[in-house]
Amino acid sequence: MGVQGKRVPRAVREQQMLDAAVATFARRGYRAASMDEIAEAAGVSKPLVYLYLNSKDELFTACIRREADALKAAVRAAVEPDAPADRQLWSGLLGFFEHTAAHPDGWTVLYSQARTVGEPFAAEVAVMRAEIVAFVTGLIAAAARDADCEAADQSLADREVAALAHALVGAAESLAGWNAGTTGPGRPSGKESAATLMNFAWSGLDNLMTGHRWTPSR
Amino acid sequence: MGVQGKRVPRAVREQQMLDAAVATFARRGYRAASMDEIAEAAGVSKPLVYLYLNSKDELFTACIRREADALKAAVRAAVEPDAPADRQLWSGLLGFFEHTAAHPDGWTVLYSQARTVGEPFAAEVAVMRAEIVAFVTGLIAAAARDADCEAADQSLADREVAALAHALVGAAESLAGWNAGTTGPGRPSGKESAATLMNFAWSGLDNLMTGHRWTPSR
Amino acid sequence: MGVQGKRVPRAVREQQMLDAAVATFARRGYRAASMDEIAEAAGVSKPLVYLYLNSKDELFTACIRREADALKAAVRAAVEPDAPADRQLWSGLLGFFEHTAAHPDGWTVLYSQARTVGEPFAAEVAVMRAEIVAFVTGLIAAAARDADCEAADQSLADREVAALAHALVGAAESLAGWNAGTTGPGRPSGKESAATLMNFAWSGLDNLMTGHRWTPSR
Amino acid sequence: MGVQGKRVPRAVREQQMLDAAVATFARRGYRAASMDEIAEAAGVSKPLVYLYLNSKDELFTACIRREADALKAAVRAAVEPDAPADRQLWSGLLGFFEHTAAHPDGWTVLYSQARTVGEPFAAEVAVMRAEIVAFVTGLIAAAARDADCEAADQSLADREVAALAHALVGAAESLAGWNAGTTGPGRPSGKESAATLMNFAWSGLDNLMTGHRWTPSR
DNA sequence: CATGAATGAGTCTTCATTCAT
DNA sequence: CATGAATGAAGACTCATTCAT
Repeated sequence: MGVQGKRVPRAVREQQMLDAAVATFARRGYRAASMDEIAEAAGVSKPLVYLYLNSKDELFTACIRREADALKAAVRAAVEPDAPADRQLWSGLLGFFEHTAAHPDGWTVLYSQARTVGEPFAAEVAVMRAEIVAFVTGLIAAAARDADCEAADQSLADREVAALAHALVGAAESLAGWNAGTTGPGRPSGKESAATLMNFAWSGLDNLMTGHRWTPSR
Repeated sequence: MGVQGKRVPRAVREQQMLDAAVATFARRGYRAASMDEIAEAAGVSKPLVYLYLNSKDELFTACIRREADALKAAVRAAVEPDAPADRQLWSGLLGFFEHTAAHPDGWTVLYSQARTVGEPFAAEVAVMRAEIVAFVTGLIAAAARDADCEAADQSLADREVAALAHALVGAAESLAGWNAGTTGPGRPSGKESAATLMNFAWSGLDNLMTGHRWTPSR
Repeated sequence: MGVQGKRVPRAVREQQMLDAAVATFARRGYRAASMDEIAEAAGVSKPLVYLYLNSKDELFTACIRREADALKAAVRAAVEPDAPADRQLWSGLLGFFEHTAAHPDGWTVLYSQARTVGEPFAAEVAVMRAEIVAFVTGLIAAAARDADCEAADQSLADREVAALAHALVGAAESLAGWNAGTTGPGRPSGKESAATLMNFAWSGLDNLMTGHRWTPSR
Repeated sequence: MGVQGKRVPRAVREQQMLDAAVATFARRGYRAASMDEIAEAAGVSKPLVYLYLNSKDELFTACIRREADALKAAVRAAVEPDAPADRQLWSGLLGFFEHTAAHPDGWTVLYSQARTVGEPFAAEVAVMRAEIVAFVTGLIAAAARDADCEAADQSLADREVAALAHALVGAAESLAGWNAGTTGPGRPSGKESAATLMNFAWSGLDNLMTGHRWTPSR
């Protein structure tokens, strides 16, 4: 075992362990994944995993943090800071879908596993999600202000902007979740998914700003 | 243990066990939930759970089936069969959100747990989801036909209808998921959630039929 | 369940239960056989088995006693009391092999299962075996006396007669055991098995009486 | 627990475990022996038993294999390869009885337990038995050829040689089985048992070759 | 550093046995 | 009599975790 050369620096070994752990947690779930399995997948002995990452809980937390940071960084890197707001939203969505498509295990761990295991972990993801929602809320508000310049006086309630942002993020998550579960040629590209959501978002924004609403009373 | 009187008929006991199992699986997840915990929550001894439900796998499957059937029945009962399509969709969404709000554990088991545990179970949920998507697709197509009478000649591609239905169901699931995780006064009512989604759906439908689309080139 | 008419008298029911128990113990062994399985095989409910036979241990003991008594009775009935000793031995062996062939489950329970389960039961079988060995010893001694009339003065030590009887019984058991495990046309008939053993016994007897013995010194 | 020092190399521990398992299986039988009991008898914790031997089934199989191999090796080592056939048979029997007497638990596991538990295990023993029968058959045939030189023309049918070998092995097993169950001064020595059987075998051989047979018609 | 050896605690599952109806 | 309902006790097996070398 441990075919690869010895004396690998700690930082590298840790990343290898996290890679193996993310893959294993994604495939098996938190409880079903065993430390034996993870150590073997990482090509190291089990005590070394404990030496570096202390416990299964901390290992899982480290996975969540690393994947959450990577996702946030990917989205942040994708947006063009000085473009108009709709363009920023578009590029952010694109970055999101491309990153989740490129790292399906990471997304599975964040979205499917961490949220279903219970409290120390779900909170970790909730924080990341809150950051993303806040970012999107800002963009939508900016876009609304841009549009307002022309058709003045229509003021959009904060609450409605937040609802829109929330719905948008939820839809994006759901789409990414289904993408991660889909393989083969039927899988939508990041561009397709992003375009779908932009159409939703813009329709919703338009309707909200122009006061068009569907009502049950009809 | 078992404060309530003994000698309960089998059918009743089975429902008590399923109630306890759904609650426990929702709280802990499939793997972390122990049969001891479930039996105690049901107010019976563990062997009785095995006598009636055979194994943890079968118990979980029975939970999934019961909750899936209940959800489908709730949606089916909510729609008004002879109303116009948009009204049917609205009432169906309302039934969905009210049922998931009334049975958050059931929804958690279906949506969060069953899909993350792996294959025998995920397939079970996938079937239910496919039925719901098909139902929604039919309603959207009908609504599109109704609208077409006026603004003729605009024909809506099946593929786009399906995409819309899929996105709508995904958004509903995501919303219901967040609702289930939210407690207290901030939790949106079923009516609010349904209205939000109807606005989405109607905007998307309008845009698709009138050819309005957001494009990145802009 | 209980397709057959109700109100069967106790004695009959008990025999049905013992039949089912013997078959089940023979197939599965004492530990692996479950009371559920036995009750179902007997076509009665489990509490009834307990009402009549009290416990698994007592049920097994009852099986052993019934089968041991039946075997002893079969051998006893087979021997012709007033025939010469060799003829008595022959008919006894024939009775033994025909009974064990006709009741293989009973023989399996006595020979394979009861002796391997441990103490309360092994003793039961040991008693039966001791009775049979004593009976055979008597016959061999008688046969030796008959032969002595002619070639006088050769006195056969009791110890050697006993050894012969023991070996004969052991060989018979072994043969019956292998017969019970064999099915199809290759299975030796009772007559064949009995004849094989008579040849052994008579050879041994001859040798012992004439002082012919094999010795390692050669 | 585990009075003896810890940190024992794996190969040694495995033998300790097999020792404990053989003793426990012999005393209690396969089903009644618990892994807890075996682990305690071996002076280790239960998980270590599983780590090294995987399951109760595999542990039992390992016991059977080890004891079967040891028995075959003991017999093989006891025979003098270049001696006359009768001498070879004698020494083989002696080796068999001395080994089974020295390792009564091993013999009990092979003869009493493994054969009564059911199929994966019974087959294992059947193979060993077949090897021994074949070995004995060869020796008897050789002895018959040696004798033939003098009293020519009497040819012994293969079928009869095989029957004799089978009976001899069966008798040896039965004797060893009773020896294993007997303790104290009454227990026959290996030499006695071997001599008894050689007399049987030689008588039978003589009778077969000279055409002397006992027949019921008298 | 790295690892083979070792275990306490817990999980799923089964079974002999009883009692109220 | 006969049975459906119910359980205490135990057994096979796994896992996260720790040391001694």
